[in-house]
Amino acid sequence: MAPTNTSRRGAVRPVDKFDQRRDELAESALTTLGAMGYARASLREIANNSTFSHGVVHYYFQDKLELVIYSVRYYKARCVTRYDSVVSDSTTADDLVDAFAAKLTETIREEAPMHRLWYDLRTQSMFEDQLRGAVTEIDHTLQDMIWRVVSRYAELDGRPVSVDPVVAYGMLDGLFQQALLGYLSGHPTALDSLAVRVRKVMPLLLA
Amino acid sequence: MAPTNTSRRGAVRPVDKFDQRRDELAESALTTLGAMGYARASLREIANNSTFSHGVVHYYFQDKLELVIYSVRYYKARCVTRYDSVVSDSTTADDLVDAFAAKLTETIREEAPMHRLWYDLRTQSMFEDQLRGAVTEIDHTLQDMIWRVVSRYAELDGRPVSVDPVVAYGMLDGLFQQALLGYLSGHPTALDSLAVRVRKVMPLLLA
DNA sequence: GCCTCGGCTTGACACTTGTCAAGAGAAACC
DNA sequence: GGTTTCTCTTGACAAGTGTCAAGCCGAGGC
Repeated sequence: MAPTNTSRRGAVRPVDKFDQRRDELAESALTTLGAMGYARASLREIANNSTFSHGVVHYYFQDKLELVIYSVRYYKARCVTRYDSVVSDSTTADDLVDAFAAKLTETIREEAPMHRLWYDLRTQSMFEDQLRGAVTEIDHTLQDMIWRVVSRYAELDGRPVSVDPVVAYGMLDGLFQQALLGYLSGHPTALDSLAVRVRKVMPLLLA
Repeated sequence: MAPTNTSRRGAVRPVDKFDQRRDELAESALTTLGAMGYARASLREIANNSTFSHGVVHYYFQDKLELVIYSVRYYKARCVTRYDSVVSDSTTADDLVDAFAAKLTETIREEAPMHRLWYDLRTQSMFEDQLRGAVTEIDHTLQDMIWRVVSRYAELDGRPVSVDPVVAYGMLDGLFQQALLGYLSGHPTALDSLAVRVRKVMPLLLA
């Protein structure tokens, strides 16, 4: 039997061997989910991309959904700090916009599968109630992340922001999604276009 | 055997009995796809929501993908004219924005399942190449639809638009998607918030 | 009446899916 | 050393999938 499930580890053992295995599985799950999408990524395929066999998933997770949610949370937790350096290192408003645009395009180039997985899950949450909680929570942390950038930008520019955090996030997320789709479709200028558009749009957010 | 497939109807019969059945099936498919999403909507379930049996799908369509693409095209073809009255009937810039915002919220209220299906397919096209062609094409017609609204808005206001069609569509689509998710999550103020936000954002698009 | 043929249903196929029970192997503990 | 506990593998299950072949049924032509 697995350690009692919701309350982690029932044993005295090295504190988080259990959590460590969960993270290991999450890593493999992310690879597979990012490659195939939520619907097509089977537990067997996920296990194939790990050092374990397919049965082990139910030892560490109650079901597929718990694994998926755990994995995405695991990933997004690392990523909400992605633009912190943009906020802390920029000394002028223009610098900040450039650094922000550069980071946006960089993360598409380097982690496109993870981003499409995120959009996949967010869209699936429109159909499956069970996903909604985790999605909403992650969406908020992303919104906060964007808001830190935008409000720092306003600070450096000396003008107040003219939109609320929701609008700022919604607009930029729309552009990001567009660029991601273009990039995955093999459109070569998608990333450069995104950078240009972000530079164009950011000033519109200030009063 | 079905009439030769890509070139429609091989018989002398009432010209488009064949196409009529395809549309009938598309209608049922849209109901099911909007309720369950692309991945979970099986052909048997789609046929159950129609007057036919599950085998008939392969009589009128080559495979599931062809049915899905046909269905979404069928739906979106009716819907790209949704805002035409906004463009033609508004006499002032403010009127136009109000009418636009009203239509946006109305279509979420009345056709939320269709919209989430669209976002589902667009996201799936990030994973499945076969979907990409149809998605790209529909996306462009939606972009044009939005552009007609925005450029008429600029005309009425007497100021030029300061962003290109892609940016205008990307931004507004981001807000729309956000509102749709909020609405489906049961957040009661999602639609009113969208209207407020659209009224706030539209002026930002003008120079 | 008989035959043909388009339209549709039925039933089956091969396969994949999430899930779980049974048990092997090793480590931990007395 | 023996026993218990943890970790993991194997193999099976029932359910569901897209697909398609075989055949039923009724209308039209002769």
